[in-house]
Amino acid sequence: MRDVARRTGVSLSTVSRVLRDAPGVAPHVRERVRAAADELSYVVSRNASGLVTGRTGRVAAVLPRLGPWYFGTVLSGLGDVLSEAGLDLLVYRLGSPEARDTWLRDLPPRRNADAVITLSMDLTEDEYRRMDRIGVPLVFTGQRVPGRSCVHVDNRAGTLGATRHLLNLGHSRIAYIGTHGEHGGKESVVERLSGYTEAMIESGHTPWHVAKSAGHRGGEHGMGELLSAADPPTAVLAETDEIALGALRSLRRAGVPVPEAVSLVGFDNHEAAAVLDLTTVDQEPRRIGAEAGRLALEALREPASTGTHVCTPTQLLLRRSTAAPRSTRGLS
Amino acid sequence: MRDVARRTGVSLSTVSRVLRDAPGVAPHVRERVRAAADELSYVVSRNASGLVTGRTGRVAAVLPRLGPWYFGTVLSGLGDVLSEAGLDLLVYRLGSPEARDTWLRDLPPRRNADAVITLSMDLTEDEYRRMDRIGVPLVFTGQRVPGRSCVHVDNRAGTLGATRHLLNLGHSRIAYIGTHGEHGGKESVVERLSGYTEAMIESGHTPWHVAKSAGHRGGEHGMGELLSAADPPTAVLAETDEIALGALRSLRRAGVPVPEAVSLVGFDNHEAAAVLDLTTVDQEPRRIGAEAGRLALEALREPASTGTHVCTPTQLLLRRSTAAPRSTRGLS
DNA sequence: CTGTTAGCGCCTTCAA
DNA sequence: TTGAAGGCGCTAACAG
Repeated sequence: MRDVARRTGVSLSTVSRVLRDAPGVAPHVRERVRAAADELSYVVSRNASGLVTGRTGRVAAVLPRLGPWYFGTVLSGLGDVLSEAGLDLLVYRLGSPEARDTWLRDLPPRRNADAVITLSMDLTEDEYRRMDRIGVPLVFTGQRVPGRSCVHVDNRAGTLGATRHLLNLGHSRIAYIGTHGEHGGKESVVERLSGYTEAMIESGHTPWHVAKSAGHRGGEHGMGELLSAADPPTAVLAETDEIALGALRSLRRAGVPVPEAVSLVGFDNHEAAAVLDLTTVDQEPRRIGAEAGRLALEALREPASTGTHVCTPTQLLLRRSTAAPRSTRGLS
Repeated sequence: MRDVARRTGVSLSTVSRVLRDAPGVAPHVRERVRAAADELSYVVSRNASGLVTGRTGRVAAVLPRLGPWYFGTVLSGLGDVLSEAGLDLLVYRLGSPEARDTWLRDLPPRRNADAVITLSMDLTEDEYRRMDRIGVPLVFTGQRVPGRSCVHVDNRAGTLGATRHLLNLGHSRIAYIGTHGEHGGKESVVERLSGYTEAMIESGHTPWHVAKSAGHRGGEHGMGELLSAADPPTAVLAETDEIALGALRSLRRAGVPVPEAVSLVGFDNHEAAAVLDLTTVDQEPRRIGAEAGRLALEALREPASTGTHVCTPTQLLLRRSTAAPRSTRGLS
């Protein structure tokens, strides 16, 4: 910075003012300083400026996994919003419970990030209380916390709509393959099931819920159980696309045609869902990330503005895994 | 830090020494300082210490996309190695050519990261020369650069092995669906094709190469072309799992049984490959990330150590999409 | 509109 | 083994 000042023949303060777009500099001076900084390819040290302002120019994202398409896509949306605001993205992956615990003890973002965004971490009250000690705004995604800034998907509406779609097609024996509500019950798990249940009950049908492990193994087992029932379902709604994909595998092995004999709907709009023509509920993870980023920026601008809840909609993507049941085929 | 010093009754220097594990502090003093820091839940400010040491405690990863499972998994491996070393992970996604250009002009990691790792960015010489201006060690993955630290997958060996597997099963009409070598030719694209070609030629067979766009659409089109040939192939090797999945879709629609009529092999071990029982070449992205992290750490410890090349192996994952061709069925 | 001054929180000499 | 002093690069008050 000194070099830039010397080269332009102005003081350090003036250079500083120009470089952070502060008002009160003559236009021609401003320009000359810019030029000099450019020539010397000088950039301000965030370290040094942060020391004074208390800002780091960084936002931290905390998430449980990085492999699944969902998290990468949320990060993309988040990263775009942040980079537009000139902020960098710090990523912390907390895979194991131990990593989670260590992190909550040390809180690495302390004095190291201006805001923290959690991605489907399903934090307990105790946990996010601990996170408050970081001393920066917190934004939750995939989780609803009263009085805190949150972005969450309208899971209930998603399964509600998907179930109604199946009902409208003429199905009545519609089963649901979900996961156990372990970990004290992930919110999305509960919400998705409740949307399905509600649609079934409001239409006078009996919910049929099978709970297995997460992932495609769970789907395989769940579908196995359903296929061995006395009167198998004609349509199946899965809690996630992964489960649906597992279910699809079982169906193929059993030689049951989809959608002719069984209609199948997933949830997530997983990459593979498009390839397999799976009807699914899209939750726009990109948008979730972007909204979370915006909430963080808002909290940085207006520290009092915390507590906004953004509920992102879902959308049913009709593909070729759903159709009217055989029995009503002739009618339509 | 002042508070900790006061509470312990020592000077700032002593506290500093304890907190960065510097020698020359009496054991009992050390312990008391530690205890005080803990009680006050004090952590050193990276900003301030970095101002003096020039270290930021951060490593930057630069990548083109975040959605695909591959990148997320590489980041996981990288993040684990870094967090063990007490370093934070900064992520820059450069999706569009414009973003890439802006980034290369501003170089945000300058004075903001201790090392930069590129993930399958396929940088031109001009581009990575520009990156040198960041002034920190660079590590490349998914790309081979002479004289620079690189981690790359042995793509050639991967397709070579996969093709031999098909040959060993008795196939002879083996086609390859790849992508055009756009962007001046991604290295992996070239290498994968060459492994296939080599295996075909060494065994006295004629390579049969179809070039389409990337993604599952390309696979669909490629397989369409192959199925409409006078004498269709009995086995197909795809450049990526995505392409293979698209190809699989075409096969299913055409009613061609896999692997009975056509064997199919992908490359990447994509999430969906397991679900669909696709034989594929696994490239262990987790390990790639970890190796890249280690190279970065090494470069930080020993600035002269740059230029190491790590070649990670691939592994053929046999699943149910490959089998002997029909004609030789009776023989086995 | 511009320059001067005093730190931000820490590390690194040096001297004791 | 410990403490005191100076400065890392920048910003935020002030005074001009």
